[in-house]
Amino acid sequence: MGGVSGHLPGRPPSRRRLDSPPQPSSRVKMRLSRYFLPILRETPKEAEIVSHRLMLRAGMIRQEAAGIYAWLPFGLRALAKITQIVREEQDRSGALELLMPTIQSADLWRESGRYDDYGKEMLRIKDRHERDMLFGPTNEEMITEIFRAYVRSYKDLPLNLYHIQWKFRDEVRPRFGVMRSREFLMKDAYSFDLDAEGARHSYNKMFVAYLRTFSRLGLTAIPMVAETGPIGGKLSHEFIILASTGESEVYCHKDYLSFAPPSETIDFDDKAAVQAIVDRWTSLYAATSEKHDAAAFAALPEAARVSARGIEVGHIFYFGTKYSEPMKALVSGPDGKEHAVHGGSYGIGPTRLAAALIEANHDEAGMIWPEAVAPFKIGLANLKIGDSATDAACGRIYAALEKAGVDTLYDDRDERPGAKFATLDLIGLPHQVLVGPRSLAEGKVEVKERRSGARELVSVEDAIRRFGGKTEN
RNA sequence: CGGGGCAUAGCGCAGCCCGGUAGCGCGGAAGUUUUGGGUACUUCAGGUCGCAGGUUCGAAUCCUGCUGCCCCGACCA
Repeated sequence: MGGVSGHLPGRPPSRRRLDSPPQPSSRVKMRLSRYFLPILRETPKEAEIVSHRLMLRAGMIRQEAAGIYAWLPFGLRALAKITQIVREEQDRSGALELLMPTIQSADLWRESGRYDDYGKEMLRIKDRHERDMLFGPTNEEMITEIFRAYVRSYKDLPLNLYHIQWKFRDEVRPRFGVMRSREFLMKDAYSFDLDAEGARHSYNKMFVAYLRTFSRLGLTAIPMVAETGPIGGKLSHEFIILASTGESEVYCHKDYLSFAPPSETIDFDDKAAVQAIVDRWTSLYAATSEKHDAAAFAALPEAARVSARGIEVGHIFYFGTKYSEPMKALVSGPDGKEHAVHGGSYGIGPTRLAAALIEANHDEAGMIWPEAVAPFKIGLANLKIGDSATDAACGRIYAALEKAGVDTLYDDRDERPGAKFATLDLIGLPHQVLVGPRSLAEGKVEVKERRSGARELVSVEDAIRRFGGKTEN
């Protein structure tokens, strides 16, 4: 896309995460005694589903109003890990990040006709001059406005712009914590192509990027044919992860569960290769209850039928000229005529994903973060603060991991061992290093894997090496 | 948006029916104790009883209105 002029000086294209919310701390280590992790021992009564309960208990989120949450430091770290993976895979597919505002002018929505169509889910507000404004529930109008302001030629296509921003939908009944909140973080990408064929490729690229994204997050997400809803359009898939606490009934072929995700080396410009991946991932039966075809499902071999509950974590649409026609987003084609561009939009909800990840990864004791999104990789617990041997061993491990850049949370609180075990299990860091006088008497510390519960006694040096640190001698 | 419920200390709750100026557990602070799976005990701090009216000598308690939140359903990333 070289035709658009106007580079901002001194502001190189950035993949830095600080440019859009959330803004995570860059710290890789933390002493729990200086951290803000307001653990609740009892479960707040309003929390119905496990992810909501655990997020409140672990001090990740704080409800400020119905369906509106503050993200506390530990929660924000998880959210930041999620958005970073989403961002990297969007970038890899060729999409470009920008950032649009949360507040929009009603006039924009009058152009597309959706100001009247959207209904009460849209939060309408007035500014001091009595102008009609709104808190954006989505950004098709705005991105179309930006596009049409600059892009005139098919030579600047295809183009895919995305942002990661807060949205607001005034749900009648928000529930399940951040799983279905009114304010929520959303990655939404918008593609622009000269024609339907090009748009199909843009759609396919996002399809593949989504498979990679969810796979990297440690989730098995299955694309299912979906209703297009108020966004409108013709082609649409929901990406659903299976979880026993999922909100909706889903049906799919068992083989989807063992499909390998697209490779990191996929060439997104190779139309045939990208199409082949999409074809493969849409070749078998998969549908939510709304689109379920009982007869087709029954035709599958019994052993291949998976009937489960699922959580929607992504949704992609191709909607053609739905916005470009009324909003006059036109480009000159090679034929010299003006064409309304073909568009698509592609959403992933990181805040919802945080909850979905917990739904899919927890046990009785608490959460179990997958490595890729764990707020910290290691939980280091000093079981007897003030003991010179444990203090020294923890100090060595902590310093070595810090030096190696391994995200480490060091529980240096003056608490009983039991409280530390319970806290570490609750917050679900993938690895625990437990340092107490008993094992240290034999020169060992205990390494515990949170997911399996497997424990192992190893030397301090081995513990450091195991997690990528270097020992000093 | 229909139906139901709740609002008392940071969290979970009792007290309300039958009005008399607020209590328990957890958590917090101080201390003793304990030292590998949320130890036990002692002391302390902490509440305009959601808000506004009304009834009454007196309201957390009875009445009216409002607000907030939760649950079921319909709806939805």
